[in-house]
Amino acid sequence: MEREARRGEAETVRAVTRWYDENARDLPWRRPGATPWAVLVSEFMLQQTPVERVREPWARWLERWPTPAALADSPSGEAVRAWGRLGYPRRALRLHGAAVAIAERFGGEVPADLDDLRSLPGVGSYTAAAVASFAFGRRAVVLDTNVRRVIGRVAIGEAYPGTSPTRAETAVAEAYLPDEPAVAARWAVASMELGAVVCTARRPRCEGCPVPERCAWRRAGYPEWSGPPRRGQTYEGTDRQCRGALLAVLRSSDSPVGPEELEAAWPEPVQRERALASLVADGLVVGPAPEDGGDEVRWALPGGRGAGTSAP
DNA sequence: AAGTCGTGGGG
DNA sequence: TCCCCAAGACT
Repeated sequence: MEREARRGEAETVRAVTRWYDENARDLPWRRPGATPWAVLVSEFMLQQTPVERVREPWARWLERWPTPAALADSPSGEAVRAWGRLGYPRRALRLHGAAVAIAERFGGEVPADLDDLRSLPGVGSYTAAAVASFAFGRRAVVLDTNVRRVIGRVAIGEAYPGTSPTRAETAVAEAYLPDEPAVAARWAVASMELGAVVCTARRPRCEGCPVPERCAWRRAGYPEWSGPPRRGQTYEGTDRQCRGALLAVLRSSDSPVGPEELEAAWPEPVQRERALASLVADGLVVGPAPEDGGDEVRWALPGGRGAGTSAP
């Protein structure tokens, strides 16, 4: 029974990887010349952000900071500025922090070991597995939202909701993972690609699927998600929107910004002050600067290397 | 462990 | 228009 199941999974792996050979998108971080650092940067940027929005910032980022050491030598605020409008700017801070850690603890080389990767700020179980697999060809369970959806549909017959992966889910994913590292790495990209372009969340293109006959979800007649309703994320008027508006002002200014400009970006005072305080707490914003001379209150992106801690 | 954290495009 | 959601991590 075990052998039977694993054989079926191996067949799925073969079919999906063959499909990938013919249908893979040409993404720059997948090209042979891409360094582990380039892959790591792409993974940070791709967290919750669509591929098409990442291409250009990724290229500019690596032009400017071709190595972890290069980024580590720049102020963290420059990373926040270069992050632009990718969203979730704390990722920029964490990527900078990861670069510092790589420079200090790993001799400037992106580590290949899962636990070492996970020790870096902003690197969770998905990103660690992705870098180990994509950059180093290691055998790792790469379980992102795409792969979860593919496995959920094919093996379980129902797509999972958007919470974090369960232990049971990881066990199913492990059953698919081929023994050979190179094959496992191939399966990781291929299954992710399938979820990204064919087995999509909305309007899946089942006509283009390499394994329709193996899909439990299709056999069951494409049932809707029967569990609890997904939590909708409102955005208008939230602190997140306010933070985004304030940070956009600071990003576009080369010099510290005074209260008038922040008021213009977000008139409501209570929420503005709360959001500003949270940005400072996160290390995304610093100020007022004491050495700035007068008692004028001004704010800026962080100038030092540390996240939140300014140099003396 | 549910909430928080940006931004923009497509159905 | 509105709603969904896109290679998650952290607390």
